Amino acid sequence: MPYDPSAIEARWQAFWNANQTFRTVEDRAKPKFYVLDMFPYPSGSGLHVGHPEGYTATDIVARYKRMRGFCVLHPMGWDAFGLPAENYAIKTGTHPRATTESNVARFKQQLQSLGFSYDWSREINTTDPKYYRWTQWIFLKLYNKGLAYEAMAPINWCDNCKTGLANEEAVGGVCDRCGGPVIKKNIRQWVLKITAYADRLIKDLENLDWPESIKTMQREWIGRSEGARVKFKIPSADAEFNVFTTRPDTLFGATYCVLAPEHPLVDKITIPAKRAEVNAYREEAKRKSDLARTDLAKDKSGVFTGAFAVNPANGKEMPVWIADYVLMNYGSGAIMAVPGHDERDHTFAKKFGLPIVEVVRGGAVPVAETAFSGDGININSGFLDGLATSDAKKKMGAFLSERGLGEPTVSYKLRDWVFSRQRYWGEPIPILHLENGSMKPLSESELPLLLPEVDRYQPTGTGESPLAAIDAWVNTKDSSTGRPAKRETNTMPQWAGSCWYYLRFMDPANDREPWSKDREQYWKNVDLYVGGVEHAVLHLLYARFWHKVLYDLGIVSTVEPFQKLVNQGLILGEDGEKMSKSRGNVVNPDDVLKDYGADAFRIFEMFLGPLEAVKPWNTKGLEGPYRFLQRAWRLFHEEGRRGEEDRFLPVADLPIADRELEKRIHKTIRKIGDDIEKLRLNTAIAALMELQTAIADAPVPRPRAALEPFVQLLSPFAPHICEELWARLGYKQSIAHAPWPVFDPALTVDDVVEYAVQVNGKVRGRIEVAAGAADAEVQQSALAAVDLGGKTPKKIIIIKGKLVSIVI
RNA sequence: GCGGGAGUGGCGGAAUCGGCAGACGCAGGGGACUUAAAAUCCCCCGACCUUAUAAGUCAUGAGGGUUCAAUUCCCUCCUCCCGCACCA
Repeated sequence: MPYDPSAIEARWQAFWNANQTFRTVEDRAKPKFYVLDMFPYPSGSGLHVGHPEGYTATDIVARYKRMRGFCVLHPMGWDAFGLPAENYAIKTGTHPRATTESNVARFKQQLQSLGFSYDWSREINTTDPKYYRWTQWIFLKLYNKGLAYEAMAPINWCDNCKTGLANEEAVGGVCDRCGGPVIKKNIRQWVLKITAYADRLIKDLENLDWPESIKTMQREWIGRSEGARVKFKIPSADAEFNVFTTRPDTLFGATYCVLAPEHPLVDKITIPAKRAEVNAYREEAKRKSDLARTDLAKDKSGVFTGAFAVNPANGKEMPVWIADYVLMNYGSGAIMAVPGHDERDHTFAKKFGLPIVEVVRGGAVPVAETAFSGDGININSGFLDGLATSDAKKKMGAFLSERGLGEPTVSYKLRDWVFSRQRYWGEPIPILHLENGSMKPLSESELPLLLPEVDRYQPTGTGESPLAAIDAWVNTKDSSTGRPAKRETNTMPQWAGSCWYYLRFMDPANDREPWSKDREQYWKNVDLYVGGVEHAVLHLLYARFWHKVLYDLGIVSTVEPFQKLVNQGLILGEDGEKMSKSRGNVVNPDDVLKDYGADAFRIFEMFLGPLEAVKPWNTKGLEGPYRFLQRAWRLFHEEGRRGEEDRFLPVADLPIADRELEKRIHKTIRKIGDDIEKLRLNTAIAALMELQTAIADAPVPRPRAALEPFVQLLSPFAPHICEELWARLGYKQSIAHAPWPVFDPALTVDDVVEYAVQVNGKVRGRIEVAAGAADAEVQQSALAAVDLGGKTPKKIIIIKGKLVSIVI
């Protein structure tokens, strides 16, 4: 019976379970290491081969750090609120809780079959009232700090999902969940004031060990831009409006203004003769989704309102237009148009015959032809003439401030976070609406506010959730006054639970507080966080925001939640396309495990290529890791005859006789450690394969001093087979807590070094030289090794331990 | 359009600080073992040249440059992937 992964893996998984091998007990004497996966939404289709990629990488790190003497926190849980289970409930009537439970069971079974060393005693589920009690508790903290407010404004609405969405969920005018179009809808909603943290969310990125691309995405999403607010008056209508501009220095070149079609002032300023045209345009703009509005980007449209504003710099009259290229939800929904120095304004001005004035000199082409948006020297600008752009900006800022016409200001692309959903399967928002129209938060002692049972899960589409239909739940009493009150019927978005789950893992069973201060101060923040890039401006931004609020409240001691972030690359199907049901190229890990076992699967996924890279799956490729594990097994076993058990080979308890083998072991110990620290798991596996080959060359009985470190080094990657071998080597304790082998630096250097000898850049010979040889000696044997055709070398370059380059 | 990343054998990839390109694996070819096959073990496996060997020449998307030496640094261009995209 050769290497039999199914029997070995089942045995050790049961052992780990029975012995609670991976239960984390805080040990203050040890340094801590918190390594976390982005916890999954337990979908009905179970795990696909992409999930275990990141999980395997973190598991290898967790096992390695444990062996290096760290107290490791490596937990797993379920981000289980969300639409799929609810949509399934609408179709079938199955309670989302039931769907969630069975999906979680399946996910958990699959994860356990891969041998991950999670501390399952810390498992959490965001839909558990014991968990969401504290999600609601944090919401109350936000509310009481003035960071959660109710608003009535047009927001992104997905008509498929029948719910409002956050800006982050509606990128490109498309619903993040279902891919359907997003329209604007005016509904009552809860909003979190993430914009109050915009500057800190940008600034604190500096000290994070995150991929630069993710930092850039967050910076761009927050979209900070410095500029000025400028007040424009419309004397005929006795009205005024503000614009935001990053180029106050070009105010003298502003020749018209544009309001967003939704701008509240439009009705008031539009002259009667233009009213019909303006209204028609506004209707048209309203009907367009954001998607359509950006799709039509090539051709600018707009309508003149008939009103004129006064340029505060030069007193000139400027026509006021409306156009859908100006967005209501950025800046103040109005712009001053400087066609000479802004491409969009230039296109618009050309189309509608509006004047173009040059106020910044520096463009290569006249501004009548092409806008010049770079920096230069002001002209035609009164008191700004002759100033460079940056000075002109400052001077105009001062001019506006002095006269009360505006001031320097900062604008952000980031919007406040629309936090309510008109759906059932989410955390109820713990707020009461009183008869007098005011609101009152529940007290902490009234939490959790349980999600009630409903008869129908169908979303109403009216801006109320299915909860609104449950009269007995909605109509309640204010517990302190006994007066009638109505409950808030919106629920929280799926992102709520994941905003703080990494904190709950520190102290998951605490029923007095979300986590104890003591535990939080030990674990601090996540040392290594691995997950998909798709959360760049969603979860990762929201969680950072909540963490900073918690920091300000003094209940966490760190400024940032995730110190180091790594994004694993997508695993594509064998056809090189993204895995999807419709393409039929999805690989189910269960099938792979059946044929090759979890250890081979883990090694294969890591061996595919660099963790961060996008790479195609290839089931045939599993043969390599599988054969490697069989060879590893045969280092220890002689194959039994038909039907017989393999015989465990004798082990020599003597020093390693072969100095080369001994050096190979020490070099590999160093390399595997380095590689794991840097998450270069593919090259670590290659090194283990080489070590296996080297040990196989040693005659039986093979030295224990070679076999043991091999098993130890392999164990984070292939834990089951290594537990088995470790036990057969005579150990009673799990290898998971065995110490990591130590290398002797002296044994990582070669005694004899081979040098390549180059003549004019081409390798013409090879020499072997003792390790510490002096340059003169190296040079001498190099010259003796090649034929220079009687010429004298012009120059000789010696690269220690590598090569000698002779120039003739 | 803007920003970021990448391009290396038939394939996945390696080369960590400018120093011998192709580690490790898959696929393929040959051999050993076997009645035979599977499994296993050993050898070969970028292209060209050469009867074959030895040797040599070329080769890391293309072209140029710096250098004794370039997959690695610089310039120009091509292709692919990812992100953003009227943000005033």
